[in-house]
This record gives sequence, structure tokens and C-alpha cells, in this order.
Amino acid sequence: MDVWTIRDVARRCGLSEPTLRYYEDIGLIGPIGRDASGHRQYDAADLDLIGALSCLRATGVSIGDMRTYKANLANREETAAEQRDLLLRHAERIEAEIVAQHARLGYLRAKAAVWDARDHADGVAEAEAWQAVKEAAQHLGFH
Amino acid sequence: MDVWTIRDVARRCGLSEPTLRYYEDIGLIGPIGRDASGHRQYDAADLDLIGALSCLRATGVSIGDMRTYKANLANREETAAEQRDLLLRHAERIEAEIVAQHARLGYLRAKAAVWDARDHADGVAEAEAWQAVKEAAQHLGFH
DNA sequence: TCACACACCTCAAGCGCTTGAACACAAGCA
DNA sequence: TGCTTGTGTTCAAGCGCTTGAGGTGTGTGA
Repeated sequence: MDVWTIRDVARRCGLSEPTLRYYEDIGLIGPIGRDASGHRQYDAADLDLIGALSCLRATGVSIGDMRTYKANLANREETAAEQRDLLLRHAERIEAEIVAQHARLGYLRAKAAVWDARDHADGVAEAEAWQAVKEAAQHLGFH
Repeated sequence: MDVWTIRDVARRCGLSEPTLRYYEDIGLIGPIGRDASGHRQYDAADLDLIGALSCLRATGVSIGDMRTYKANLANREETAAEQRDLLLRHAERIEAEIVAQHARLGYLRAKAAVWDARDHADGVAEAEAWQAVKEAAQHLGFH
């Protein structure tokens, strides 16, 4: 098995089929080969690139940065440090994002507790839950 | 101070000014009061709602779900359980997202190590780093 | 052999914002 | 008094996809 359908690639790389077509449209990948009836056939090299881009995308990297990354692949030696820095910058973004997600999780759970107390018409629990909401909101940086 | 400008609200609630205008356009919030020269003036009730919606948004809740949430505020007693469940469903999504972010972080760092090794023309380190990339990619569920 | 499912195709529109252009008003300074 | 600065306004276009409509080609079962 040395070629894959768009469906295979979507599953393996975690991108949707329309996204794969879109990336080809804008020249971020491909051009991808076609079979006799016009269906796309992805090869191993396509998969490699798409896998890497998919990770970048999942971390919030812009299409512009993905283009840079791809372009840099051509002349590895000169751009290695730049590639490393691009990846590390986005690693930092992810770290910050994880912290933010924890804060949001706390807020959501606290707020759910408020509604749960309301559902059980438990005024005491509701008051306590409100307190937790306020604290959670502080971590979110607003309210 | 019992009214706020759009700028204040954007800062306090973590939404951009255009987003606040957009939410008003589509009827998710407001209509917001205006001063003599047409500038928006948000009051405490607006802030309450916007703060809650902002959290929902930050956790990936769709505008449709936000509308539901807002509509349910009107008849609290009947919908308390629904509100709680909406929030808890999204808390679960966040938990999954945090796990995914950790996987992406591992991948980015591993890949950065590969480029760092290349930058230093260190073949041994590069080979080790590739191994780490492969393991990290496994956690991402593809490659 | 004909019907049907199914996986793919293209093209257009929609979504949830963001960005940019062009303008209005209010306060502070030369 | 006019000029600049700052903060707001509206409207239109762009971004990065997603969704949906409508069509094509291949394979299987009756």
C-alpha cells in the first residue's frame, strides 16, 4: 500500500477531507496525484508533510507560518535554527493555553455546581458554589 | 462607575471589541445603551452576561449553545438541570482538549529537538530526537 | 443488466470572527 | 481658534475552514 485516499489521509492525519482539499487549493500541499477517475492519491511524501502540518495547525500555527515551515524544508541547513525556534515559540503558546484551559475547566465546573444546586433548590449549596465561581473567574483574569 | 465603555468590557471579559459588536449585531447580547455621541455604554447586567458567555466561548461552546444558555436564564427553575449538563459536557471537552494539548506539546518539543540537532550538525542527537518524535506522534493518534 | 450504495469530485455559501478603511466627536495644546 | 490625539462608530472584505448542493464513476446484489 503506497498510496492513500483522501479519507485515509484525513483519518491518519486528523484533518478533515475539505481541509485537505483546501490546503491543496491554496498551494500549502501538493499538487496531489489523481487516479483515472480524478480521485486524489496521496503518497508517503505527502503524508509526511501533511502529518507535520497537521500538528502545527493543531497548535494554532497560522497558514503563513506553515508556509514558512514548508519552504524551510527545502534548504534545511541554513534554516534549522529558524525551524527550531518556530516550533519552540508555538510550544510556549501551547503551555500557556494549557494553563488557560485548566482555569476554564475550573470555571465551568464551578458554574455547573451552581446550576446543580439550583436544580435541587439548595440555597446553601448555591451560595457556596457562587463563591467557587468567583474564585475560578479570578483565575480567568476577568469578572 | 456603573457603566463601561466597549474597551473596558473587552479588557475585563477577554473578548475583542469587534467581537462585542458582532455579538450585539447577531442579537446574542444587548441591545446595548448608547451615550449622546453614539458610543456603547455597558451596564452591570450586560457585564454579567458577557462574562459568562466569554467563558463559554473560550471553551469552544458554539453561538447556538450560547443562545440556548442565555434563553434558559429566563426560566431558571425549569432549565437548571439542562444548564448544568450543558456546562458539564463542555467541561469534558476541555479535559479531552488538555490531554490533546499535552500530546501536541510533546510533539512540538521533540520536533524542535530534531531541528536543534540539525542546527548543530549532530547526527547522533538527530537520530535520538527522531525516535522521540515517533513516540510523540503515536500519542497524537497518527503518523 | 439494472439499480443502488458509496466514495469521491467541484463550486458556492455560511460561520465566527478579524482587519482595514473612512468617518465622528471630545479633550488638550499651540 | 484650529490641530492633533484618542476613542469610538459603521461597513466591507478577508481568513480558515465547514457545510451543503449537485454531479461522476466504481462495485455489489437482485
